[in-house]
Amino acid sequence: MATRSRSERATRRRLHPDERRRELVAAAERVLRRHGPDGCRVEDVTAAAATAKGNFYRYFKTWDDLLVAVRDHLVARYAEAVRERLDGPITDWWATLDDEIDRFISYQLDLGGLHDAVFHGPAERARAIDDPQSAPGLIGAFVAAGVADGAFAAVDIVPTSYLLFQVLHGAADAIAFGADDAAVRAATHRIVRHTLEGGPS
Amino acid sequence: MATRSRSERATRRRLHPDERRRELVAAAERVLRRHGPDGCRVEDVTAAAATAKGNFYRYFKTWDDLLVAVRDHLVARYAEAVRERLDGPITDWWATLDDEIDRFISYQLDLGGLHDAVFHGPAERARAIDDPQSAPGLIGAFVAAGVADGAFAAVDIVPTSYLLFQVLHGAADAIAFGADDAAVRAATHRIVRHTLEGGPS
Amino acid sequence: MATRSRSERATRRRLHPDERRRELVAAAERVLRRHGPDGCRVEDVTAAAATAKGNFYRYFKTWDDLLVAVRDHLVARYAEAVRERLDGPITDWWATLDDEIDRFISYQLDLGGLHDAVFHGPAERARAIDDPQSAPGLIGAFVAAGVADGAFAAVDIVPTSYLLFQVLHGAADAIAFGADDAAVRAATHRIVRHTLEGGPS
Amino acid sequence: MATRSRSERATRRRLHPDERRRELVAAAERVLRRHGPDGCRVEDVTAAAATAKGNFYRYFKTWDDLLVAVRDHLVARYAEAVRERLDGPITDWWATLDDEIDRFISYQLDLGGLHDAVFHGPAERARAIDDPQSAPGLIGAFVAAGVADGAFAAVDIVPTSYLLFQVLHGAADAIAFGADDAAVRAATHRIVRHTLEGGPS
DNA sequence: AATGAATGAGGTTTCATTCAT
DNA sequence: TATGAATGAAACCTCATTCAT
Repeated sequence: MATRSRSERATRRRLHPDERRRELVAAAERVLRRHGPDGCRVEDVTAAAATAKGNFYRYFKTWDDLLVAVRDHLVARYAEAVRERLDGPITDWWATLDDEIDRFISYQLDLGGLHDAVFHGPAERARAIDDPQSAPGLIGAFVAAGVADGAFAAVDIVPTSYLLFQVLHGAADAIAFGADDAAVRAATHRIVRHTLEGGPS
Repeated sequence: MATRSRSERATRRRLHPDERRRELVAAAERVLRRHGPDGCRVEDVTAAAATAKGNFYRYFKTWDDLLVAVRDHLVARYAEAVRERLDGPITDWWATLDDEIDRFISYQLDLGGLHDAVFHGPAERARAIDDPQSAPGLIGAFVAAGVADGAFAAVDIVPTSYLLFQVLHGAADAIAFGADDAAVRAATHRIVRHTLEGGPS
Repeated sequence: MATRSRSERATRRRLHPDERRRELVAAAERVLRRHGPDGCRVEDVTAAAATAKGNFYRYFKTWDDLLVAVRDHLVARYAEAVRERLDGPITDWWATLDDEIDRFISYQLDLGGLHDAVFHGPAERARAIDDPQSAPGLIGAFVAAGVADGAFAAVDIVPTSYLLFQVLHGAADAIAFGADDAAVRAATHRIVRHTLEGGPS
Repeated sequence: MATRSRSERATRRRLHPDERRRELVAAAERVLRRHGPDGCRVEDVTAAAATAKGNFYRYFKTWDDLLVAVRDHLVARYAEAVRERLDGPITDWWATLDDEIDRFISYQLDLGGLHDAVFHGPAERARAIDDPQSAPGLIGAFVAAGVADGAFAAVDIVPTSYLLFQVLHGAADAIAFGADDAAVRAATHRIVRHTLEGGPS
């Protein structure tokens, strides 16, 4: 029974908890993007993260928790990108709005299987409607800024943002499902613009 | 060891396949409404329909097939009610629109666990975007009539209806999730009205 | 509602996979011997092995795989016993032959339900005709040695051994089925001896 | 609801029980030959016999009963053919023996999936070892005649025939499984001839 | 006698989750 | 802290057999 030399195979990688958790989330993103929620089990994620199955539960209470973490990570990253794009003062709110709508639709389409995993399913229901870290929250921040700047009508931010997110999300769904890309985008633009334009409710 | 009551398991009920199928769908509606999609298995449905487990598979290839059937039934019934309400000529399109929006939101809220079962999950993805038998199709018919009557703006019916359904559906979700009922409804009304009003895209 | 005794379900026994697999095979032997292939389900085996049903499929892809494993184990054990008996040089091939024939028939009769399970049914067809690990292979080795020693006629080893196995197997079947033990054994001896004696085909 | 005219579709064929039974057996033969025992369910047989599933149990107590009936039919038909071939007095018993051996092996090989269905599986065990209607019984009759004619050695007919059937059956199995046809046949001939030749047991 | 819907046990499988090591 | 074997609750689905019509 050969004893394993101490240096052989630095397996059993001892990582800082935060780091390990981050690796699991990243692994889940990879697997979910490629295979979707149904082709992705706990074991697939731990395998992709090169750790043991049981280790998963050290970092996530349940599978759904992972999904929430993945979604948070995704949204945070996207929020970061938005922040960078909209760094300076916005001169043309309507052009910016149209641009961001198209970007967000395209972004969702690029998510592949991740889209179903985090925007349908249990992760979807795990957030308060007014959570600023969520996708609706992100939209809400943009809308609020536009309203404050006098560019958009004075809508009720929280519910309106939530519903506009449903529109953007539905748009990606429809396109992914086979609907005509340009037509869906046009309808989406119309809905969002008309909502933020115009007179009082 | 519980003794089986004499009346339990009376006789084998031989039904016409259509009738049996209807009973299974009805039973599923009952169970799903009460318990939601989780906590509801094939056996729960067959038990509620007072038939044997194996019988399920004579009528539905998979669980998802049942969900689709339940949704179709629900939508058909709702469509029937709408048809009756809107039987005569519509004089005030905007009032009717507001009324139907509120009704539809309330209807979804009343669905209980059924809502999750048929509007989230697999049943949701089993329909073409332009299926007239679907909820978006129902909305589409109303919008198309309003457009034809010159009351609504000439929107692109199919994608717009699909997206407006997302709004109505999201509204029910938000309220069910705890958001303020009146605020969500107000925001919903604003989005739908502004979309159907106004100038060109 | 039987209360569960405190000692029942002691602890989770974590075994080396090889060991667990061995236990499952051993449990299957016990259950099959007593109850035969019908009246023995996956669950019976896992219960007898004091493990969980789902664990079965970590070790055997299908039920038939288990049967093959059981048969292999049985044959290997029997082969071991033969090897020990026939360790030294054989002086009287014919007496040894007669002896081994009787032993093999008796052995099969002792198998009880195991006999049906591994020599009829699917396990039977999972082996190449010239597999040395099989019962015919065992017979073949003996016959080949006798031929090499000049004691037996120069028969075609592989097919002849396979067919003689059918005879020995059939003999056990017949006796188990109620035929006269001595008569069947006598007929068996005659067939095998005459086959290995005598001139060219 | 159109009432069905009296002459429309002479379905619900009312057959004499014997006739119906015969049709079921014939249908089973067809289906089993093509698809083997695993691709053949009660429903497949009744469908092939153009009758209702439930009707099956009017004629056969269980599925295994059908298998036995199929086997009996097969053997009876084969026995008939043998009787015709061996109608007159036999002059060369050894040549006839060889001929019949080859025919029987070929016959079994031609059975396709029927072979497994009736010679493996439950039908196999449903016969007394000395049943004259069985394949061993058929062999027994031939051997007995040869013995009576002084051509074959005075073997113990019943067990010997049973065991020789195992040899012939095993030969077909081996060939079907991929063994060399000529070699297996040669070995079979040797075993049978040597058994029936020669001196006392 | 004929029909085919109904029954229900049970084989097969999957996996989130737990826990001994 | 890491590991992966073990657990067990479902889920799926099939089919021989029964029986109301």
